[in-house]
Amino acid sequence: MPNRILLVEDDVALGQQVVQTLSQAGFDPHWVQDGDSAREIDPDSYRLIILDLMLPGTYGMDLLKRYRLRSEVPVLILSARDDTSDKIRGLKLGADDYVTKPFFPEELIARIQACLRRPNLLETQRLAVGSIQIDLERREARTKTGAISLTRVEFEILALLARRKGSAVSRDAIVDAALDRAHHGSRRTLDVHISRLRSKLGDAAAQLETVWGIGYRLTDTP
Amino acid sequence: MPNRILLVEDDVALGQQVVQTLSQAGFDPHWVQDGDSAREIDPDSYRLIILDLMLPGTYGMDLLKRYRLRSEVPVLILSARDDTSDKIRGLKLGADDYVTKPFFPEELIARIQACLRRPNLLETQRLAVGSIQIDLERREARTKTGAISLTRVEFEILALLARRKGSAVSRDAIVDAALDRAHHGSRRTLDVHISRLRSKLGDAAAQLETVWGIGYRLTDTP
DNA sequence: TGCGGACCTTAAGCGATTCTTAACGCGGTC
DNA sequence: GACCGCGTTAAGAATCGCTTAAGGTCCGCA
Repeated sequence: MPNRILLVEDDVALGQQVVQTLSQAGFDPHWVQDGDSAREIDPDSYRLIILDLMLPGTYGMDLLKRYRLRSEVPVLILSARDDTSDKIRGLKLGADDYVTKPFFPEELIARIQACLRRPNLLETQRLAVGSIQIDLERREARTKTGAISLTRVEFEILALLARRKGSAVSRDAIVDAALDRAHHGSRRTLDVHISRLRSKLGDAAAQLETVWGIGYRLTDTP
Repeated sequence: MPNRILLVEDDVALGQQVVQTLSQAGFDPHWVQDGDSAREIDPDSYRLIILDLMLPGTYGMDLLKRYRLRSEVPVLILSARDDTSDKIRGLKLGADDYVTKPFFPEELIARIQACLRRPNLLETQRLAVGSIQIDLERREARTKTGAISLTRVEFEILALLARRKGSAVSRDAIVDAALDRAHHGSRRTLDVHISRLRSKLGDAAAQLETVWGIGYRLTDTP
């Protein structure tokens, strides 16, 4: 299911509000009201999990640990109390972001989208998009078949698209970020780099989509 | 200057830590320790401003207002105290994100990069009109039956109508926004685009109504 | 200093997609 | 019923992107 989001929240008023916000934003929210029910859920059947830390039954923190053991689904912590030690603990346990009450609906949506775009705000060194993995520190990219050697420009392009996973990135933006601006002559240069990048990506090239008239997009599902 | 970041922070220990974090991440931090100095600064000479809310002299909130009056530079609020009313006020005044102490250096960098990528985290990039969902970032539209591939012009038209959901939009306005104005010739071009858009929308085409003699309207309910 | 290789850029042909125009027919409005 | 606006289709034109091939530059190395 493309837009299924699990909400674990015992506060009825807050839960209703969040469900409504999510629906309006085009997501498909599933609301569970207590920790014990949430224990039984398979985290991988959701694109993202919103987790309240103050829950009856199993505490939210335990749920987070449990989910992290078996899945890499993005988890966004939602806390009614503004407790910074909770924040640290949550993020250390692998939560991807943290929103405290009160918040604007827009803020929640924005953070969700940020999480979906780049799982784990805390791990900036590695990017994973579908079967493509990028190590920004080692400047290395790999696919299922192994490491692939990319030139500087190719790596910049791939990293940029991966950072904005799912978004259409304009040709201009890519040229700005990855190519020497000294040569602003031919507009065909980018094509060539993309072409070679695709051939090096092999099967994973299907993830690098052309957005006609705009630019390119790197998706996690081919 | 490409990576100049202004840090307004009176706490010396925290300031040093942030400056170090920013430098290591490849930014060029400028640190100002009191609000009065910060008043004199031209916000537009920085790519992003990190603002502490608890400052001697002019309070941080006043600074934020002041910056917002003359510039759209991204502002990230950094608050030592975990005060949610501050958060609300800050975001309403146009701050782009909010980080509370304590935080991981990686978290700060991640949020900065998020702000630079998309100023104003609070502006959602999705539109939903009835059963039509439009993702402006992905540049993709979906209906109940799944994603539909739209050309550039078709997408522009749909997005424009969706932004003005419910109201009639004149043919001229649509042509202005979505089509090349170079071709001033035939007024029938728009019809063709609308026609193809409808056929691609499938069932959802019922939401795209003709307003006779005026233009078109995209409604919530078919 | 000269050579070779890796890399970036440019050019050009080709194929694919998209935009526009034209033409015809329908339907609403007076 | 006449007129004007709109829907639809088909076809040509324009645009855009992919690929291959060919310089050109920079760097390391002998």
